Amino acid sequence: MYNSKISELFNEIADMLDLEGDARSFEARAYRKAALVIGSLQEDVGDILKNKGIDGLTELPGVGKTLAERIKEYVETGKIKKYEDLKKQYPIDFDSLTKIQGLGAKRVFKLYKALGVKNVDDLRKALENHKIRGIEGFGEKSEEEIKKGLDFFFSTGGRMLIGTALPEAESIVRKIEASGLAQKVTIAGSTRRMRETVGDLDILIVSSKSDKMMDFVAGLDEVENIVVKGPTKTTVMLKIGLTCDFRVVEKESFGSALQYFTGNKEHNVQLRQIAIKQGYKLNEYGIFDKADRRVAGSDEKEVYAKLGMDYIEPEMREARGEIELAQQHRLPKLVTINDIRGDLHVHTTHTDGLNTLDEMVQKAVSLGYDYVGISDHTKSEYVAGGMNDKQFVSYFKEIDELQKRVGDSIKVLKSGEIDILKDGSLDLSNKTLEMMDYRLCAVHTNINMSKEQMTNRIIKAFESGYVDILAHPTDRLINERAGIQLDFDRLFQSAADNGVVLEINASPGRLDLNDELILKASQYKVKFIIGTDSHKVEHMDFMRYGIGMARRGWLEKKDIINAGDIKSLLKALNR
DNA sequence: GCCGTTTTCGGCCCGACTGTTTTCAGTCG
Repeated sequence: MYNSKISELFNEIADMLDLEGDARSFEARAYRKAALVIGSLQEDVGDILKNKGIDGLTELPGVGKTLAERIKEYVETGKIKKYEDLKKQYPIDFDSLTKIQGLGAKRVFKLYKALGVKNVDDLRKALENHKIRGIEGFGEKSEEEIKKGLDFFFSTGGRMLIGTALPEAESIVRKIEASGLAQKVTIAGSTRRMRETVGDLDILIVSSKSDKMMDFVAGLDEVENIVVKGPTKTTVMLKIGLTCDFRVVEKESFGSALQYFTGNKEHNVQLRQIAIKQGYKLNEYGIFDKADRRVAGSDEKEVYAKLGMDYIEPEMREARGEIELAQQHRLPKLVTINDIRGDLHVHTTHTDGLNTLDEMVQKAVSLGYDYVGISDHTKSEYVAGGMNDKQFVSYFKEIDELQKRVGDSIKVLKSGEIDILKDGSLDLSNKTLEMMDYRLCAVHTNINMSKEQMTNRIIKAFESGYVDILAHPTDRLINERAGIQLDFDRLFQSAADNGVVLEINASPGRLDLNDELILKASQYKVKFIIGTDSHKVEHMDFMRYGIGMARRGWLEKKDIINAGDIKSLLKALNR
């Protein structure tokens, strides 16, 4: 697992190169770009190196011969000489210090030269003694700003789940709409792209009363304090511990501004480069020709069209090849939430759910679903009240009775979330498994096995012929647990060979598989389901997060079996 | 240091806001 460390080292190298003068700023940029690419890569660079050698590394965008060598050097020796050399000259913890709002490499270096600040502890002491305000280029305000940044640095734990961020953003949008000050309001940024976690919120507003609008957002109940406030841009810290940027633009610029603030950054950089090649300038105000006339801008689709490409859905804008596909008019037609016909991962009070079978089924009816699959835990999950074979039999009887009561309004499918045990066997008898409409299986225990053992364990279960769906394949919990070790190539190949469908678990804390693994699994021609893993009725609304992940993984309706009617669903499950 | 629909050399995205400036550097996204 080298990605995060190498990304960190490359960023620090970039920080130090920035201090070497303008001549090296492009070199610094190259390191930063590579750091970004490597940092957001699912596959480990160590594995890439092992499997494909140095050529596998240079295939990564932004990684050329030199940086590939540096990665190899780190994987093999645990060190990068260039980094060590620079570090002798700049013995400073840039990684932490530059994370503090308002501090970049240059100001950090000034603090080091003037006060010997090497890390956040030194910085805190310097702040306590009010030493910062005297340094050239720093004043009282800077000192306060840095203090606030430092407090925030110690108080937050990184990025927030989309499941928390999106509802917050939607609530703010509703308030702005109700204010009557805005003609248009929309969510942009990584929230619009449905990333699994977001670092801040971006809200774009069209308003003819820009000043009043900025006052309004600065005064929202959700706001803890104001970070910056100008006539068109305001940044606030929200009480939930997330910063939020508000931008006001003219309606002529709405499309290009939405495009720009949706990102991601690399996608935008590529778009601007394409604009330049075509003789245009692209910024958040529009596309401008040589005579500085706006040729597009009010509509986002128009911006893409003007650059000679099809409209790219926000979830795909990650600079993963979508721009090339858009230019060739070969983009996939992404699945939408309206395509979903049922939910196959639902718990009830029979195990650790908080709502009854009836209540969960009624919720499915209210969502307009054609079918719902009930999948409570098996006995190995004793903390969740998992059931044994006998209990499952009476559970199925209850489902039959319920089906009679609800009639044709919905089809209720019998299943279970069956533990794949340590030895690869399943937690129920074959007889019980055969009574199910489909079998949703998952790893919950002994999660610390080696990559090879864990992969063998799951493949053995696949080969039993009783696994229809592998639920939350990596068993990760975002921001809490990394997940089990797996050889994904072998796993996905085996899923394809054995007709096992992979779950995209829509629970916001899981989102498993995530976008990168979906893209990887797709290469093996596997099918997917999106399941909410609901433990109460409200959880069934999590489907949209799973849809977000599926769309980020470029999936179409045909790839997702619960986007099909009951007939095609059962056909896909019964091999 | 990367990269190629003008290229193996010579470019490299672009603008808002702030503080401390006296015209701009630094930071951020």
